[in-house]
Amino acid sequence: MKILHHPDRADIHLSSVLYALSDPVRLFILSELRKHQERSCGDFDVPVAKSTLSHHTRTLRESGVVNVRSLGTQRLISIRTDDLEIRFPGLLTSILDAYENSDEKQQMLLGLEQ
Amino acid sequence: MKILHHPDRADIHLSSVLYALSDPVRLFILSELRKHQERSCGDFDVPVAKSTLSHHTRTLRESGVVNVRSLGTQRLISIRTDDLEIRFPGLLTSILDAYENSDEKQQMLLGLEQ
DNA sequence: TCTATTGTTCGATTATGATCGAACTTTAGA
DNA sequence: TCTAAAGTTCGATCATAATCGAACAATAGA
Repeated sequence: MKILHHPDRADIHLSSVLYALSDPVRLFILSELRKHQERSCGDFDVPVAKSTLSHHTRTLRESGVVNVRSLGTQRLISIRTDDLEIRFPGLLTSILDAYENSDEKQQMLLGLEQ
Repeated sequence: MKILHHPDRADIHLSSVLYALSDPVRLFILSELRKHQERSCGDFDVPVAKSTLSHHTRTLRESGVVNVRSLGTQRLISIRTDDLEIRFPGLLTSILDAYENSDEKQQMLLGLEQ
């Protein structure tokens, strides 16, 4: 089984986290994760190909935003809440609250245009 | 004199703001603006060409993060604090606080690598 | 009016990344 | 042992953007 690299907490960089969260699909994934704690890739109802979704989860993992663990054939994804809170207090909450109060989710589901 | 387009408050999108703030040079500019209220382009001591700096300020303006006004030959830049606070409460503060407590500024000044 | 200052725009280059389908890997279960 | 399910990787394409220097525009001041 492949080893999935996760950066140490000290190696999580603000600009990388902000970049990871600047994509509508990845913002959607994060907001789903906040609601459901842990999800597999297949649980995300996003309008992209399987390989594209895999790319996005990798981006989130390598930036230090999420943890990924294997369970059978699945990959279970969760937010690195504690690490992020210690490193960047309040950041994730303000971003996801802002996301929930915006219409970015609808925009993404309706077509990804703009 | 050229008209500088600024998006309306309602047209400021979270993903665009996060993207604008995911660059080390632009994060540095924002942190300087928080300290000094209003600055001209020339005030920023960043290791990039003049045309590149102009590009960065444009990215910040078009994403809705900053306001730019002309004064003589200068362009005075300031953060759209009120608009951002209304649209995304607490977001900018948590991002800039995180930035100040990180070493991203040093990393940027030392070479932009990584 | 001439010149220096300040910043923008343009064209080119280079790098990154979002996307897809196809092929592959791993595991669970029949 | 097969097969189906769940993801990853690969190769290709396409778009965006970071960067620079050179040329340009606008303004202030001598």
